[in-house]
Amino acid sequence: MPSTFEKLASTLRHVRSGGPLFSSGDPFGSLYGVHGGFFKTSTVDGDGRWQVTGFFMAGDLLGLDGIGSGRYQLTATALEDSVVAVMPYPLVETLSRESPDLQRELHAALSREIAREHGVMLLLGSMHAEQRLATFLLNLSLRFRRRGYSPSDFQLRMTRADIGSYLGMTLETVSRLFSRLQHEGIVEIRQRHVRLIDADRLRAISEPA
Amino acid sequence: MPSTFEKLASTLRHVRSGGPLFSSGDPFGSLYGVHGGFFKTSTVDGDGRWQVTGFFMAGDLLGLDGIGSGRYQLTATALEDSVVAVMPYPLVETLSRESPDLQRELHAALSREIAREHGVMLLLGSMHAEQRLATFLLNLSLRFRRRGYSPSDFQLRMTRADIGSYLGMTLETVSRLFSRLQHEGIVEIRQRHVRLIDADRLRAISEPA
DNA sequence: CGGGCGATTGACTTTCGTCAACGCGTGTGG
DNA sequence: CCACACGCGTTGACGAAAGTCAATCGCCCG
Repeated sequence: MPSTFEKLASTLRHVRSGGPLFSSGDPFGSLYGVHGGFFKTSTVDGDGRWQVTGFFMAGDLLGLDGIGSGRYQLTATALEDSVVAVMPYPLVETLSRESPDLQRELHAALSREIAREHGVMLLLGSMHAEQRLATFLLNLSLRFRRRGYSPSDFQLRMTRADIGSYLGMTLETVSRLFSRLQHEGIVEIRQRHVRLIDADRLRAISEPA
Repeated sequence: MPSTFEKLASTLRHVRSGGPLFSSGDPFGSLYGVHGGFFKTSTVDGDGRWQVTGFFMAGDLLGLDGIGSGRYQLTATALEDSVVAVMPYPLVETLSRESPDLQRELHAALSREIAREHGVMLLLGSMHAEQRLATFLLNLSLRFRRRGYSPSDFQLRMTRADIGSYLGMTLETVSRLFSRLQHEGIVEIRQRHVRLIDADRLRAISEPA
């Protein structure tokens, strides 16, 4: 997480597992820096279609989508008991006018979120189910590594349905693919516990034919 | 387009049809406001996978994805002879520190781009090919309407392959679906000229089962 | 200890991708 | 000025990938 942001954290807020940090349509007020725990974000459109749009862990920033319209566009749900730093947006605005560094960090955070979504679009639009799942696992692994956790041995906090929604496939397909990867000795999966046995082969799978 | 931005437009730049406004990897320098013409943006990832990530017309803002990393992440290609307003980013930074209005507009633009991409993710992740194409046509129609052009009678500037890439399907599927919609009397399509005959049925198609 | 959510697995169906042939227009060079 | 080539689009036949529907299982949590 951008360090300059830290100063903005006026308060901490705890969110119970399963509870919402904010919900789609709520008036926008603050950005949130995840201190600990795990979140998913999801959209709903007017026709009731919904989709998980991302997973967020310590150091990630939530709520950026609400700036434009004055309302949160997404719902952020805690997938385990979590703590966030509350950064009131008016304060962010004011301080970033005084501090070019902070300004740049905010812009960078917004821009990086855009870039992240390009990646998801690429994944959804141009990859097969197995490539998507492999990419997903590798991405999780990388993010755990960066935070000092084991990149090859971790807990999934989300359900198969969450993963499926995020990756644009059904939960059955997620389950089948997990089983397949396990049979091939590439990963070991028991419930939500994942152990990456052969990350190289996983990388190979994630690549185009 | 946000009106306050207009003041930032130091110069205009012309881009010939088929030419790049900027390319993935170029050092980031400016944001671009489309004055006239039509652009597509596309990504490439390390493995050579690529995808069209958006279409941009008069009033839209290009280049936002470059702020975070100092390099443009996308390639922006003109699909017809086009004109853009060049807004040097250092200038944007400076002025938006002096003007809360401008600051808010910039943040809003970034945030809206994030929200737009959520919509694309929803489209790619949870809709069938026919729903995607119907949604795409309706979206184009809406954007032409907002700009004072006919919402029911317009030219596509992009190829079937561009559309297919953007919508996560093959160009053959795009072509077949166009034919189907035409047979059903919902649209009339001759080459790149589109006439929406029955927007209500198109809307019905775009909705979930 | 039992209930219920989440996960797995199977059988079958559907959608869409792939491969391939052909058609239409347009611009260019002989 | 015509012919042809090339990019773009259409259409068809076929197959593969993933969705749907359904039954069953296994963990947790209460």
